[in-house]
Amino acid sequence: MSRATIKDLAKKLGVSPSTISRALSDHPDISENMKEKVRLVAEELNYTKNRRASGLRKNESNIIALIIPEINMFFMPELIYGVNLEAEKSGLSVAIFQSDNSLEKEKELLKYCLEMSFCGVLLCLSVETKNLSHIDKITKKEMPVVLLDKVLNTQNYSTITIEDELAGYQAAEYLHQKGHSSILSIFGNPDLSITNLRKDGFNKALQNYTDFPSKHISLEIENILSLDSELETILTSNKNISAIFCMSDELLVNTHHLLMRMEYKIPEQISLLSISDGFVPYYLYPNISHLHHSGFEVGVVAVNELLENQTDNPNHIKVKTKLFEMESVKEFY
Amino acid sequence: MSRATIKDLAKKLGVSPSTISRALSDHPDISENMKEKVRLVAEELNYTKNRRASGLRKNESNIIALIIPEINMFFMPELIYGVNLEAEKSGLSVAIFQSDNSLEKEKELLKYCLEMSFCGVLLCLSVETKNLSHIDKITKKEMPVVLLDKVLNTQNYSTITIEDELAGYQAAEYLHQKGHSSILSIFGNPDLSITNLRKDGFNKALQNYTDFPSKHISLEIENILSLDSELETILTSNKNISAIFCMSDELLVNTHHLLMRMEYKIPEQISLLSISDGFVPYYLYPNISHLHHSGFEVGVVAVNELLENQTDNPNHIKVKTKLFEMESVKEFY
DNA sequence: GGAAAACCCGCAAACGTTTGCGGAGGTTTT
DNA sequence: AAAACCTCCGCAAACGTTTGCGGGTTTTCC
Repeated sequence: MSRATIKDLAKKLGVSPSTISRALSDHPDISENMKEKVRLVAEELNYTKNRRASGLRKNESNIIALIIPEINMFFMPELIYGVNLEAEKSGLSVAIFQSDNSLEKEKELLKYCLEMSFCGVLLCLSVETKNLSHIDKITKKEMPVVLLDKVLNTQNYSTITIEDELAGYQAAEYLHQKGHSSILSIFGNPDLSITNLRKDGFNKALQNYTDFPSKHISLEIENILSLDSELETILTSNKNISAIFCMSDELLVNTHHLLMRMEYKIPEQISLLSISDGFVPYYLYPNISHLHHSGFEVGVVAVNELLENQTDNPNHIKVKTKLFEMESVKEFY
Repeated sequence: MSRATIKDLAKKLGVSPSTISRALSDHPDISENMKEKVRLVAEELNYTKNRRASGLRKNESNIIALIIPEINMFFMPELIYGVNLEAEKSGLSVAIFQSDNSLEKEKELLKYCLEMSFCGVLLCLSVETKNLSHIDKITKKEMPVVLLDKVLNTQNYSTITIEDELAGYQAAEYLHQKGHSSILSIFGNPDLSITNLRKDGFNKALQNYTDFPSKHISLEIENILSLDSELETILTSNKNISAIFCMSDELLVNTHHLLMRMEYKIPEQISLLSISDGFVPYYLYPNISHLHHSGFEVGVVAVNELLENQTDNPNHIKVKTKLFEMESVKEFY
């Protein structure tokens, strides 16, 4: 037994399918009397509209796709929430797809979205994606695409990203303001643009404050496994370090572990500040002060950009981070 | 300029649309010669199939929906990964939707999935959902539904869940095996079935081991905010407690914080064991031994159940947890 | 009372794809 | 040489919905 169609309702009521269709969409040409009858019989036969047929005929879609490399535990949940909330305001649904960080799968999904005639795609690039040529090749501008979070330089698509440089700047600024002058900063993979942006911002602040001493050690960690030993070496030979800055959650967790193992008291013996997606700082003890980047806002802004900017002038929007003062940084005199 | 259709290719080649369609799907009735010409002109005009039209005509879908209450940082990423991987094996895509823990939105999404003619729905119930009547009311058995993770008792749908009772049992068993006899166990909201299952399992193990002393304190936390004070009271008045068991990540984090604040050394002064989704134990110091429940496996099993069991005999499958021995439990003599 | 509105509904084509059937042309079989 | 067969393709209907147009019936207005 297959689903009831408009034709079934029409037959049952002895009217034409057009009348049913119009009645269901509350068209003024149809009498209230008839509309009521249609509603009743639709209920009775448990009619549900066929969106494939409807979409085909009307050539419109009300679903936007969100393609992400993987659903990690930090940034993505918030981002998805933001996208959902904002899409809902426009009566749109969101379908999420996962590229598993594979360029090949990213292509497949893009093609799929086009074939499904979604009204737009929010794309968070996979790590394998090094340029954007595949997007045009697949979509041929037939479907709007907005890049978010993980992006590449482009003049063809709007991008929504985090204000990484400012976040780095504010981190250094905050530590300076708290009186710290002997600082260890830890950065991640130097191949990633976020690493360099955050580092540039951090260093720019250091230069701005002339009363900042030269006593600033910077660490670049390519492989997280090497953090432990490198960090321990530095800490033991630089007893005067009063604060550590970590540019990411991953570095934060590992740094925190080492500090605990070395029996440092935070923040009494050493202060700790990070840039974070928002959860890890609450798990650790004590809770870690951090510059929070809001996936939520990125999601909201991205949906708006997708829906509103139908021109060929892409915007490049950066979402600011926000300082959360918790318990891991103390005033230093 | 809209997308090229089969008709456009047909016109360009001076053949009929049927030929194009068959050529594209590699039908044996079409000569290799013609197929090649079609491929070329399809490339040239950048043809992409219209899945709405195709699905409408063929009345088949290759996309399964996954409805989840929210994308949290623990269980869901793994689950989504499992679902994706298993669906891909059958050439299916996965669309993820978020109900925001709202029953109303859950209904809307179910309706939407039906209207989109998806080939099936994996449903993780929202917290607001107290019975399953809405599912039948909406889908009318026109679309297979499998419940996973957050489920309710039912004879109408297959369910895939975690072996909660066994997890509780194994936790107690493990602590006993490690020589602990004075144990504090902490459970969450007693309204949730997982709470009671885990608790039942835990207590069952306690009874099995006759050499377990009566010195076992159990705590039920309805509001996480009250954990701190209650726990502190118990710990200060029961100095001989050698191990704490937490039934969830949330309880674990809060318990761990209090222990740190009270300057307990883990595991030297007190052992800590939990049931976990897999991330928190690695963030905390030291890493926490835990019974891990695999969202991944739940996802894999759920897809298989959805695709294979098209009968009216629902299965109720429970996925076992697995012990991860880390650094938070020591032998106690 | 006649004309013009207003109201209500049906006809039929269209969205893009798929597919059963049939048939023209050529090759092989009897 | 007729029959049987194979190859390759077109015709047309169908999936379920929407919508421009047109027309019949009732109401309104001067």
